[in-house]
Amino acid sequence: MTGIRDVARLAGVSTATVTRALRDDASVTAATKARVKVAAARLDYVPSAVARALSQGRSNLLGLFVPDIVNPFYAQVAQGLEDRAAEARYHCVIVSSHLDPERERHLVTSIQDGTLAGLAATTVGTDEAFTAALSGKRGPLVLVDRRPRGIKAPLVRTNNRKITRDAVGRLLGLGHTRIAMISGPRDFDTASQRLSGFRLAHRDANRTVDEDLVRHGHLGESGGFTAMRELIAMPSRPTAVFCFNNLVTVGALNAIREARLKIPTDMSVLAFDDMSLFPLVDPPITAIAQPAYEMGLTAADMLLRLIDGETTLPDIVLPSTLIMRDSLAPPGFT
Amino acid sequence: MTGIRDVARLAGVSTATVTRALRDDASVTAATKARVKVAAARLDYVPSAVARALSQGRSNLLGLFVPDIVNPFYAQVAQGLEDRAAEARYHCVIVSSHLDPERERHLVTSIQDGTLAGLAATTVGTDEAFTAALSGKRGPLVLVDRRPRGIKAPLVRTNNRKITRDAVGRLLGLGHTRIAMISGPRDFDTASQRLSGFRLAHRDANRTVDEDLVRHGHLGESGGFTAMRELIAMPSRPTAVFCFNNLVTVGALNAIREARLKIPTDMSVLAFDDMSLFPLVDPPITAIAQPAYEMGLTAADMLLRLIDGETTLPDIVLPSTLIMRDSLAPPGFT
DNA sequence: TTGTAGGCGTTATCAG
DNA sequence: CTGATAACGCCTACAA
Repeated sequence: MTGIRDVARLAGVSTATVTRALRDDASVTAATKARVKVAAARLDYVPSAVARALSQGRSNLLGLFVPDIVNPFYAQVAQGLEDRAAEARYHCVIVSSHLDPERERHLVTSIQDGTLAGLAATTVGTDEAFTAALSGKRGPLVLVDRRPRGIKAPLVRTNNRKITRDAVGRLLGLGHTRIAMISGPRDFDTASQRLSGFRLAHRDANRTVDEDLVRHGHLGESGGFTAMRELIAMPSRPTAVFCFNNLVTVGALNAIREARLKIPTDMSVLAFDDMSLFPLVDPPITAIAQPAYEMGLTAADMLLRLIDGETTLPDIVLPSTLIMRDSLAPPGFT
Repeated sequence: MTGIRDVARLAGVSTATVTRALRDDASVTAATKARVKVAAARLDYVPSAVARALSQGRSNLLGLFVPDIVNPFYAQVAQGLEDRAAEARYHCVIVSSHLDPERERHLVTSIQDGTLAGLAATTVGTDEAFTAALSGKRGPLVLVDRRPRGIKAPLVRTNNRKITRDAVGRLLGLGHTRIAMISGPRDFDTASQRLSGFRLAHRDANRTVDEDLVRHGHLGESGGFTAMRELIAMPSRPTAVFCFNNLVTVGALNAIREARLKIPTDMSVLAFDDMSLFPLVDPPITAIAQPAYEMGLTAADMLLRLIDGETTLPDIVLPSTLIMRDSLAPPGFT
């Protein structure tokens, strides 16, 4: 490896001058600056990021922790984070845990071992050990989408409650009286916020929520599938369903298809989270679209500011939007 | 930050012994080992990965370079790479370039500046400067999916030609005589391999391909959309279309929908790359599924071996499979 | 404006 | 089996 000393020698200056020249420090003659740069170029010199990080006590790596990078929601968050990070010349270390506690632990060490300058995280919120470690330890931390119990850190999220209230309101307005909700784990604040919106919408319409119709703790395609199956099997089954997130929706759609029910005739479907293929599904799915990419952008911004020394940042709430397609109709509509 | 010296002091040993003890080196008494570990635990000591990397001349970071992490194909590759990397206690730096040359350049420096122990890359293959830089520079490199012209490095890819030949053969067997192909850029070897399979299938069936029906250089949803639009507008339009990849397929589907054509009655659709929602599209889309996750796993394996000192690795070809759904039918079938 | 020298936290070599 | 000590490559006071 060609190092700074080689450049210094070739340019006939000291190593100190080399760093300064390469940083375009004002206190260096244009002449020497040029000489150094030529030398560096001739030698194909690239400063060691590792040595620099050690010397400065700060790396140029941002961490992003997500449950599943294959989930398009998180992929978009990642892209947003990375785009903004790249502008600031940071790289991103992405850890997609698959909910594996071992992986989460590995990550925690990383944030402590100086690899990362900061971390943006969406934790599953269930692994106490992980969150404890996270909260106890050092380094800028930003939360994305939800805040695990007991973690103090700025959060970027969306207006879960309000958008849900509006969207479910539409369903009620269509005349549905038996609306199911396939909700996530009770300890996800996103789940409780969306559930709260669900209840508020009912209250707005002077209706009461049938608690048998709200299913808790479902996650992923399989969660959505089994929950929907149960819902379909109910003696008096719901005429509409509101799904907690994108994967749950996919699972529910599969269950509906399996039961040969027609959407929206037999079952209206409202999804939280949009997907690029929803417009092509039979029928096109009405969905609440979260600004996932912007969430990533924002998380990076916050992280950068934290790294920059700002000490307290407010939570940021980004607006989701309801995208009307064809999966909502009055109950029994043909 | 609590460092190794603190631990050494507390345990009453030297820093050398601390490293050894923490590594469970055989040459350390069980007793002192225990003492050191207790001390380390008490102080919440976490070795600096940066310092270690500098000292050892090797980081624990793998790089993954992809055009677009939001594309589920690449997301799956990333997940595979990361899963395998995690087993070996490596983290992954993911760069999703969005085809931005500036970003690509940034990445190239990273691989030169010691941040990364190795790099797995799917380059767009069009930016000469980037590939040149890549090939010239140091460090283990593995190619994923395709090989840009002139880059010497082991590659993990799929059996593009054969699977395409088989799948298009089905279309021919159904009786189609005017099959279109929306292909990618001519300089993608994946495009030429799939195109070659397309031609072979025709030869197998003693048919000749109508060159007007093969559209080159299309990428992404917009590429698929415009290509499909043109195809539909042809005086004697095709009765089937084979799409180069997942995004192109989505674009094509949108164009078909826009033209109010029925699949498969008016147009059979064969997709390269499967998507999780294809089963739910109207109608469910028949697709060639690439083992994207396994490609990531394999890429990580290769990288790890390269890092481990192995010098030459053979290319690896993984098999794709055709997943029959309902988007293929005889021409004009009702 | 430029050079000297010490330090960043580990690991590894070489004695003891 | 354990301890000093010299790298690793860069940055940054401080001095000139």
